Amino acid sequence: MDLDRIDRQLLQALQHDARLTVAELAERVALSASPCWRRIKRLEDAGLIQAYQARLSSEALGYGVTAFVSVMVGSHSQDAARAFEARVTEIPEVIACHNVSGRYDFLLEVVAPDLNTFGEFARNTLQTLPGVKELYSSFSLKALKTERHLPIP
Amino acid sequence: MDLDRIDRQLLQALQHDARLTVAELAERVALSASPCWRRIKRLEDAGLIQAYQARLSSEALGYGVTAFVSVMVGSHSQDAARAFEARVTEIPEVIACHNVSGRYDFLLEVVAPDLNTFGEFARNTLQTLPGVKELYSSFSLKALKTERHLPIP
DNA sequence: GGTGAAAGCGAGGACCA
DNA sequence: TGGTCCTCGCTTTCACC
Repeated sequence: MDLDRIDRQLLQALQHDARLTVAELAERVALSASPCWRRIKRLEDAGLIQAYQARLSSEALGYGVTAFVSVMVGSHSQDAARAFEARVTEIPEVIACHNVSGRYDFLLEVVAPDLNTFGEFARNTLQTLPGVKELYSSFSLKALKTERHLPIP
Repeated sequence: MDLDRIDRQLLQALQHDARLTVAELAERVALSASPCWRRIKRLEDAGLIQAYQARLSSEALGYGVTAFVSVMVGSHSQDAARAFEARVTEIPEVIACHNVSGRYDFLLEVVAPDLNTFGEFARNTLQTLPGVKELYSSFSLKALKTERHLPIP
């Protein structure tokens, strides 16, 4: 899908604040409300805007620990990976999961109230997932940038 | 801040869809609009809801590559890390950055249009950041879970 | 903490250039 | 594409329980 300057401005604005009203957005991009609204709809329908979500504070929710867990699955058979994927994505504490290249097979982002709880979680839940051969956990000491705003081309 | 069952329901709902109207939320939690609105305001003011943001599709925006880059900074002096942090957070392609424990010092999430562009970016931008001693890049082969919804306690 | 009402405004559509 | 109007329903803030 082709994006002109106005589309990019809209995406940029909505990425920072999904609560902006069409009227506010329209003013910002120097358009009237209707065409502005239509553009946003178009961006949504095209899948460029995937969702509007509230970003919550993990600290305020009591998650003192954010960990990045690298996982190596035993055999590199399709089945082992498939089973692991199905199970790991269902775990609420695993807030993000990627199949990655390199020494490990998966990279997980995990939240936990404290190190103790995380330790138990790693031992009782992660370690017991199908095919898991090795875990390497790295803890976030300081979150420097977490808004995850994509650069608009 | 203490959260009761209704607060948690509201957070859960808004985390999935920030566009839900107060009226819809009120119905869902079996409350009338007014107190529901006050609760949401309270959650916002308490910092539990940090922002409302549109989640954009990196693929649709032309970012075919998502990489996780582990960075080791040379001396573990305060200054080197400080300088690195200041610079790295300003780079748009770096959509997330954590100071982490373990063998490496920082973990970055980076987007790029393709591997070629990423390679140049790593060489020309990341490698030249202050104090950088070693980079290890791991590429996302498949994003299995990216909504990053926090579990509500 | 909860309800209900009232004012004002935005969403979303019909229609025109 | 962009603009103008129109209407319905929602948000937001009251006063009050």
